[in-house]
Amino acid sequence: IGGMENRAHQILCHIGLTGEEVDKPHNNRKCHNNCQPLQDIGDILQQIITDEMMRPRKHALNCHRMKPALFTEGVAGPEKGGASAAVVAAAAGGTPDDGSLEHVDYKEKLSQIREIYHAELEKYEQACNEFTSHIERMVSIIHRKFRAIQTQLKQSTCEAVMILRSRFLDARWKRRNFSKQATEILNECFYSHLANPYPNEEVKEELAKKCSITVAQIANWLGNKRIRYKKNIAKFQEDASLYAMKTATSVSSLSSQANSPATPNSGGYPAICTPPDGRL
DNA sequence: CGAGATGATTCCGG
DNA sequence: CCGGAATCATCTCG
Repeated sequence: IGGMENRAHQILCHIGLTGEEVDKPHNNRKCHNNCQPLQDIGDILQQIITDEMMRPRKHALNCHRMKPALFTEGVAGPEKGGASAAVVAAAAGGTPDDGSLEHVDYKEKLSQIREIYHAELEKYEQACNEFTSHIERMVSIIHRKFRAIQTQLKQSTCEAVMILRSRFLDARWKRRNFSKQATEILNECFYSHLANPYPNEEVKEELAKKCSITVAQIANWLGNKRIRYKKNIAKFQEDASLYAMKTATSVSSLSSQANSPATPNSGGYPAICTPPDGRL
């Protein structure tokens, strides 16, 4: 990656994106050492063209009508013959058929320039490829990182929601005592059937409706009541007598009211008054 | 605040 | 699956 970054830096140096001043040659020297091969191309080319006679003609060459053609195909074109050679020859100030192409020194320098051009072009292309692939890799790394962060975020959010939900769904965490009325009904029911405090499903449903709680809660209450009563009968003796009396009065009032044939066993326990397994 | 009361859950045996 | 027993977590009351 380090080498890659250097290469990338090199490119950026050359195209002036590093923030450093790269316009002037002497400023280029301040650039990273790796920039040298690219910066010095002008110097190299200048060294090749040492002929003092060429210097005064540089301006004329730059303004030459054939320069665009030379720029597009002259340098990169084939070594010999064809239109390109003719263009180069024209640009050099000669005519296509005046025999100047035979000049050995010219041909040598031209091929030198072309070699350098191609070498530099290749370097640029390679550096460009390395740079873009480096960027692509960086982007994919960033994408991966972001995906990982997203996944982690999702997971932690899900966990938080699950915890919240379980806490709210678990009745233990928001336990409320039943209303006085509900407790009253349940106690009456329990103590009036102390001999067999095991109501069937139908009765449980009715109790649940009366107490505005669920059948499961009725079952919980009865289960808790049975075990706690059994554990300390003495403690509940007062309640037992109290509710027994209440029930007796209500039953007596009921029986004195009318001997209605409807639901003779309503609200009570099954006729069989023995515990399910005889354990009580 | 702490002890006891209370509703819910869990584990286990039948 | 139901109920007993133990236990948990919260509520209530002094």
